[in-house]
Amino acid sequence: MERPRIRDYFQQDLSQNETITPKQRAILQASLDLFAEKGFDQTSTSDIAQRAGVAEGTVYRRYKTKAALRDAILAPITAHIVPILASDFSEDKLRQRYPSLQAFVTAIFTDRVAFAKANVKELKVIFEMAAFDTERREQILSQIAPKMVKQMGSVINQLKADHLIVDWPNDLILQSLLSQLFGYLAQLMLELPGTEIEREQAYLITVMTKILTPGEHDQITGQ
Amino acid sequence: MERPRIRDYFQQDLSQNETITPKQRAILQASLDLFAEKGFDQTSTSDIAQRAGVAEGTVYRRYKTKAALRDAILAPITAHIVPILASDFSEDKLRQRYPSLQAFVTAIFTDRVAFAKANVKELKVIFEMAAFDTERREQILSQIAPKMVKQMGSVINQLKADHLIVDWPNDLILQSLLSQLFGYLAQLMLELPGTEIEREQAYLITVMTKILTPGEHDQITGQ
DNA sequence: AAAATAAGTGAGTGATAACTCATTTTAATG
DNA sequence: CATTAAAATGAGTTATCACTCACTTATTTT
Repeated sequence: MERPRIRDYFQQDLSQNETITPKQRAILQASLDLFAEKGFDQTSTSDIAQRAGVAEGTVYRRYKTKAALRDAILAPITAHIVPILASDFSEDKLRQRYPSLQAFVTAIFTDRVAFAKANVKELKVIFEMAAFDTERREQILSQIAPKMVKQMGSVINQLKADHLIVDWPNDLILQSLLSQLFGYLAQLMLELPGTEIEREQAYLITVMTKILTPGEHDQITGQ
Repeated sequence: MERPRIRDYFQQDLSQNETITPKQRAILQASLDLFAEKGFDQTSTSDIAQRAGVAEGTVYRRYKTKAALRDAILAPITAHIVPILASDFSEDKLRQRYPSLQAFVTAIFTDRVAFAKANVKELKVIFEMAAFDTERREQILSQIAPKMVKQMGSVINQLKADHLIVDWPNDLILQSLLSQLFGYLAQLMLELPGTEIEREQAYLITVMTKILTPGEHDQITGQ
């Protein structure tokens, strides 16, 4: 547990950056809040100015365009997302064999779930952007997906050799795990009711572990 | 398999509606395509007119506003989504005990997956709307969620009594299944690479069945 | 404290996009 | 074919919004 605590990297950058003025800070915060609440296109720069308690001209002082403002908000998270994805796979952790599925899933997903939870607003803005901007989406995916597939792949193969994990194609394993993560994220982003977040997080690990546990019903049907 | 085939209800309504003119048909089709491609806000009415090959005034002939146009597109799917969700739970099917999990999952999700697959564009437009329109989202959820929880709940309870299903709280069971469905949907909506759709559909049933199969690792950890 | 630099302001501007309407074109009817 | 009704048109109107800029206020430097 001596791993660095996951935080909201947007907040972190805001508080660490000494050069930024309080008003600029307020503008970034208001933008993030409004983009997550109403969507990027539905948020006007005058909305942002009003929420931040500044004049509209101030919004344009540091960031030349509205899009640049959004990108500035997403910069900290995109800068930190790659290390987060890569962590646990590097050097030591990769060589060490996981004694159980539970250990594997916990090690792999605890950080990522915490990261997602700490950056719900930012992720919502990213998803909105990715949903309708094919180019950006493919750019983001091409940076992350191959790395993830490769690194997770070698761990999964090792678990397969030890007969600790279900014998499915790696892409199916990854997909089913990511679906769970994605469903959890959707719950957070959409503020779906009936969710005791802390409880759900433990559930997530349990469900993932169960998916991966080898059993009798593991044939792929219908093909 | 004598169950009615799932179709794109938007297409269905378009082709069935005899009163609609070809140009109006083209407008609806162009709107759906563009909303799904670029997003609602990023699509202008002149975009729609151009894609449909009509004058911009024609777009406003039948639908007074752009939002009304979107709602007209979503009307058929929302009108049909409730019956789809409710099907398989009504009368006979509910009384009949499922002999196996596989049978249960197949019966429950085959139609829904097919429905989702046939209405990807419409669902994408719905999700965009729901993501940032809290009121609409809650309205939609309040219509669907309780019905689903109640009907699925009784089936799940019966399976539990027969010891055919994992002994988790019903909401967790539902949530993990819906996450899988949601992840599959996201794959379709975002056109993620490496997806052989037909194969994936069979995978989905398999993964869901595996999640539900009772086993030794079914404790909820972490409280 | 004067000068210089940076931050902030808000009225103003141009462009865009939703929506209207007087007119024209097409289709239906007798 | 003439008349009437419905459908379609596209130039025009209005409102909004991203963005600018001449100016004011605050902060730093000398």
